[in-house]
Amino acid sequence: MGMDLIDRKLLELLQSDATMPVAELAQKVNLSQTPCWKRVQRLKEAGVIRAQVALCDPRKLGVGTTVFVAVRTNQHTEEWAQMFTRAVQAIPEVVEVYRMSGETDYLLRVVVSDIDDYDRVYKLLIHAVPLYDVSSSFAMEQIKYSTALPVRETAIT
Amino acid sequence: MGMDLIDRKLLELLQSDATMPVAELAQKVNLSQTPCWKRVQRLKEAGVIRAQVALCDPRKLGVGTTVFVAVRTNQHTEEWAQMFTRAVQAIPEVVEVYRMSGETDYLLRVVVSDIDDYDRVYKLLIHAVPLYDVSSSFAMEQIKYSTALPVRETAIT
DNA sequence: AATGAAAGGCGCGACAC
DNA sequence: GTGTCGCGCCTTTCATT
Repeated sequence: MGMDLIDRKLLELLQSDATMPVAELAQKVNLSQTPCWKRVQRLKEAGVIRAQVALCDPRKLGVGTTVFVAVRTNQHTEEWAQMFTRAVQAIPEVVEVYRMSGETDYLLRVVVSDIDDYDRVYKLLIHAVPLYDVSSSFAMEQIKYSTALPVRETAIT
Repeated sequence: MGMDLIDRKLLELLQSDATMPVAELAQKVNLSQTPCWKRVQRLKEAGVIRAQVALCDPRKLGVGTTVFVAVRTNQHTEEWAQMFTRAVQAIPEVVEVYRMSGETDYLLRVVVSDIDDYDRVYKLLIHAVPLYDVSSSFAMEQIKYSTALPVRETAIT
């Protein structure tokens, strides 16, 4: 089954504000409440909408500094990968982790309060799992941060 | 004003699931509904809780591939910075942008469906603003992605 | 002064049409 | 897909310590 213009519009709206009442949502997509609500339910059941969460201000929580950590390993085994995955999952300051192509094996985004705080997380990480090489780059400013994914025609339900 | 253990617990809970009714929330922090609700309101008004949004599945929206783009500029002016900021803000595929220290000036996270799709976004970007150097790294796998920030004692309201 | 308990407004979630 | 109804949650007020 595909996803039409109305579903895409609904996703755009809910990705920017999930507190919006169904009545308002329905009005914005030129629909009545019930079919609008049914569409939203369908999108949730299909797993297109995964969750509904509160977003916090990093600075107000004392984690206004982002550090990107490029990690290289010399143990390309399944065991090491699992150990690494568990380690980063267990550290809440590590908010994003990607397995990369090219030079660096893994790229981490870490949120901390300052450089000293980063050193704490760094030590946590290297004690939890052996790393061949670690390169840290500090972000001076967050220009854009969006949890809203682009919704195009190619999407599938 | 500070933030106590209960507020921190509330933030943890709401960052993982904002659909949770206040009654359940109150129970989990050993409080009654009203004081619990008032605390949540305070956190919203203080801007600690910035928004409440729906999170979507990238693959189901056809943007399962993440590309990190390292950008260098040779025009270190305010005008260029503003132009660049406006450009990345206007492209929905660019979901995160950081001004970096070190070699690369800016780091972008871009979500696309595949390599051809990335080329489209790449062209959009270089046509919108002059870039001295662009280096793209593809992510093979998303190991971790969390919008939940760590909540520690150092937090301030 | 901040919490706990109770009452009203209102949006969510199922029915027929 | 549209309109209607009932249930349950959010929100407010009052009494309490």
